[in-house]
Amino acid sequence: MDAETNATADDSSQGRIRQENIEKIMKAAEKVFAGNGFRGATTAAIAEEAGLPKANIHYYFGTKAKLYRAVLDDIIALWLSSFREIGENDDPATTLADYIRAKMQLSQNRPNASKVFANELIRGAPRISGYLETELKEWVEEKAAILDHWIEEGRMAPVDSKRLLFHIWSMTQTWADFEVQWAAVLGRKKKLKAEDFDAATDFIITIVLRTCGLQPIPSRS
Amino acid sequence: MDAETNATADDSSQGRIRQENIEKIMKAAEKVFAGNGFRGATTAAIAEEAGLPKANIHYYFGTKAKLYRAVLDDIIALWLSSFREIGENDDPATTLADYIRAKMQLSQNRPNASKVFANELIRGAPRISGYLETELKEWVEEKAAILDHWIEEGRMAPVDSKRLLFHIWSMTQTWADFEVQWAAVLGRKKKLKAEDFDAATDFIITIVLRTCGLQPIPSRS
DNA sequence: TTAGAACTTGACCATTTGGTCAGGATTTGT
DNA sequence: ACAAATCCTGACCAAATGGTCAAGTTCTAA
Repeated sequence: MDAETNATADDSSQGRIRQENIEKIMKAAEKVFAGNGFRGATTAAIAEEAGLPKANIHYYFGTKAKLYRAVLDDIIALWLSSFREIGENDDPATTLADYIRAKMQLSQNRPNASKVFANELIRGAPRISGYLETELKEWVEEKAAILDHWIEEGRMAPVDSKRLLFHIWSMTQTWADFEVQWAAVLGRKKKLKAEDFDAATDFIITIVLRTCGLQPIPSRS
Repeated sequence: MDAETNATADDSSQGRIRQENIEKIMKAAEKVFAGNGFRGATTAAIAEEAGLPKANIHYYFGTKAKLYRAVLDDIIALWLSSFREIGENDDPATTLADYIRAKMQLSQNRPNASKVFANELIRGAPRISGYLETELKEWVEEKAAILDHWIEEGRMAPVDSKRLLFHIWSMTQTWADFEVQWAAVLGRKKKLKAEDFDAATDFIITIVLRTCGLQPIPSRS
């Protein structure tokens, strides 16, 4: 009976049909939520995008709010899992560059995930403040501590480590969230090209490494 | 009769009541649109926020779409007007720092304007693609040319000038759009403090000036 | 003072929306 | 083969939403 109970992301031993449909619905929901926010998204639009009748969405997820939660949880899991662990003994320049590359990959490959998250933050993060105040805060403090350690050892120039991370985020996510803006300004047709993402990645790496004194600044001529 | 005709922002010779109400409504609309996007915002919510009956909103603006347009136009005007002109003969470091300060002031003082704009971009900018492809594109090209000029003269290190501007935007606007996120991570209660904005401003200036070779990088000790 | 213009608003309407449900179709384990 | 579990979905609500309107009130200029 109570089918919607297990509609969260982590079930493994579910039936084939169930898994396929949940996947279809979540993918469609991510897209529709990304483009309209929680309130603006309609279950009818999600159903159409998923190619299923509306009642089917409710069969698996119960309510729009629960579906939204499932999408958010999925995104948060992706966020947290996608960064390779940073160790104190790693090379600062390589580590920072790798991290920026990983975030840019996400922006390029999962722009809708980024947009859903951005939407949620813009509206004040009513449903994920718990995550922000715990997991995310701890993640930042942990990584910042490593940066500070590197700074103390003289392996990179002094910077405000937490804010460095914040600005890396903002610079990488802008290429997902505000893609149309940069595409328009660069004269592309709505969508950025792969080269644009590559160039942006290189440039952000340059910014960060120069800021940390890890890359020589070319002479002014 | 046709009252809604003049509901755009630039009328000056309007009646007192009209001006006051339009102002009240636009302010409320900016807030509600910021928190819910176009589709998620309801005219009833805007009316309540403005302290007026719903029918009154329609009296002045006709439709929700027209009200939204008016709010967007207002924001674009603010955007375009709020940066002091950059000249070829100005000092690069001072000019860049001033520009960053100006953008951070906007983030701090008009966060809802930033959020409405962000919402619109996230959903693909259906209503402002014209602006992005013309005014904004031209603005960027004009300013980038000045940066390139400075670079050629050896007054700053070589950088990708357009992308530098993009990333300045992303770093400054993140403090408006995603305020809750940074507040949570910094352990504030939902709202950032004035000092947080000051510290962020200084840090972004540091990032940009170091990137452009305009500020010495502290020794690694 | 007064007529016309501008403003106000409760009541109303058609459409859209999230959600329900019952009865039927498929799948699955044995 | 067959019964139980799972899945499917058209038809259907009640509530919310954007928008209208007609009857009134207030303002303004002569």
